[in-house]
Amino acid sequence: MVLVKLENCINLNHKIDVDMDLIDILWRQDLDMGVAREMFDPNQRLELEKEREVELQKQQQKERELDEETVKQEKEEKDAWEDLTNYIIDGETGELLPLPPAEQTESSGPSTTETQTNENTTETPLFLEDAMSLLQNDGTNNLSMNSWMENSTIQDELEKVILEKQPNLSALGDTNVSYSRQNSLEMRWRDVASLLELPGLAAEENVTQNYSATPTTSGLIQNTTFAPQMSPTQAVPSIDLTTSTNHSFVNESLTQNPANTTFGLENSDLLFPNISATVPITMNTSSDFLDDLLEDELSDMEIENTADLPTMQMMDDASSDSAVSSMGSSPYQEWTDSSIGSTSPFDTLEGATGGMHQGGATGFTKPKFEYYDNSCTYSMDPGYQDSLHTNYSGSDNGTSYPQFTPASKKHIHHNHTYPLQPGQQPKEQKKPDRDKGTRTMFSRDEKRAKAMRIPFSVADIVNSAVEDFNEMLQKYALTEAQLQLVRDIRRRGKNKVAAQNCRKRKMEIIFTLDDEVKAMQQERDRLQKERQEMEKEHLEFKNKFSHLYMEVFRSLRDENGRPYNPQEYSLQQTADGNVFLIPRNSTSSDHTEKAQKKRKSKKQ
DNA sequence: GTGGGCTGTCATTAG
DNA sequence: GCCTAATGACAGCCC
Repeated sequence: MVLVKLENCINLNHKIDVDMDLIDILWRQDLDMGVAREMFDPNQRLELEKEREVELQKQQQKERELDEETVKQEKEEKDAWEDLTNYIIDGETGELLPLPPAEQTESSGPSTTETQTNENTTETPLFLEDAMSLLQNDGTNNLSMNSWMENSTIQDELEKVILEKQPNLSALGDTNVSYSRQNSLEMRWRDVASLLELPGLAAEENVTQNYSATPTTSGLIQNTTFAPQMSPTQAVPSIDLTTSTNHSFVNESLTQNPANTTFGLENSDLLFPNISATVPITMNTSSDFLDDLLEDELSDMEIENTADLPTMQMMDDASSDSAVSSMGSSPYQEWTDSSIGSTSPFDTLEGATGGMHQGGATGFTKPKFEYYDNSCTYSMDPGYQDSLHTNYSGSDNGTSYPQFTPASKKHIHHNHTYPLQPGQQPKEQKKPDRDKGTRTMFSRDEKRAKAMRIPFSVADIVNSAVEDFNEMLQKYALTEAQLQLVRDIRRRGKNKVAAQNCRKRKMEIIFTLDDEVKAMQQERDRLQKERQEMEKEHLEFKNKFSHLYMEVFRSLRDENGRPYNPQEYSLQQTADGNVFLIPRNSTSSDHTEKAQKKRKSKKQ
């Protein structure tokens, strides 16, 4: 019995060896075996399983750490809310002012300002979670967004969050940042939402975390509308992007819901998950430019080195079926979102002009401060930045380059008008009838240049001299893709002008030939008329000659004094001018011989 | 739906 | 060898 088992075991090992030989043969022939080759080897399979087990344990450990950090951060936020009670709202400016020490002791009491507007303000501090619960319970009362937002306590809490999240902004408060009550409520929404922006967040990064303040992650942030760009200098160092629960939530939401092109406050349930049911405020921020890029342009854009620019990722995303949706996590989305308030970064442009469009159909106003995408890490030299402020303002509206210095973050109403040839009118002005409708204000190359963040205008690229063009390329550290695009733009632009000139010349040639044809036709008519006149004159001379002939013939008499019969004789003139009377039955040769005889006889 | 005009783009060639 | 102009051919858009 034992021998049989041993034999079976030996046979089994032998069979395994044979199978491994076959697998090796198949593997060498690069045949698809369905699974990795190692899976057929029991020893290697065990090792793989062990490795996976270790990785799983590491992952679980990491998740636990993240959860702990989440809880810790929530606790800190809660403490921050509690500190809110130490502030009062300035009735005139709406700014947060610290409570006097005497009042701080009874901070649980509502301020005089807030009691007028906030009925929910009680003797206890109103935490965000409390507000959530109130709003949840108040669903039957049809609490509107506006009335809710007029809850000054909540607003103040939001402001506090903003100030805590972005302490750097407080330093700019004297210039750009002013969280005053004069700011629109929508702006505050955007400010809060901007804190949740996760620039450059990778899709695979920390998506498993839970946000305790939000009951469910199904409350989706279906857009990144509230994610204005942030400059590297304005990056928020206090926010750990890799551990921020908000960010993970955003990331998760974006990952789960990529297919959204509309932006709505209902999505703001990131913070207030139950408001969306009663406040379906929708912000239509569909971008014409974006649509054009996605639907018409990006599909055929041949851009390499997608890792060079965030736009590259956008284009790759756009090339897929979920082009629009995938932008949710794309830095390009942030770029587009910076134009919130207007339907498009470019739809308010005059021709090729740019300019901040403050406030839009949604009634949103642009914050006094601007964020810049700190995920955009371009390696531009300083001259690049300088150029952005000086010469090459063809950047675009709202598409501020990430290397702007803080001083440039003020509102700069750029003149983005592309240089035109002297006397040249913008194309759209030349033929407005053709451009009305769906035709966009930007050419494809202009869109491409903006998408690739080329620091030159298309006109500069096309119309510059070779030396200037090469100098431009050398002056700015452009990526290979940008260089290729710039060269293509120049080539196409040159060829476009050449084609226009060629057609113009062709038309001129056609017109010239047409004129020549008409002139020749006129000459032909003139010659025909002249010929007719000549023929007429010839006929007249012929008649005159005939008349003279008859007169001369009638005057001739023979030897007997009788006139010659015209039927028998005719007058002929020789080359020397002599006239002879010749009988009609005689030939010309006879006449010549007779004339010669007469001459001889006369000489003799 | 179809044809013509206009325009942009590409490929090619010549200077 | 590179750049540019010129030009034929083609495609897309609009009327």
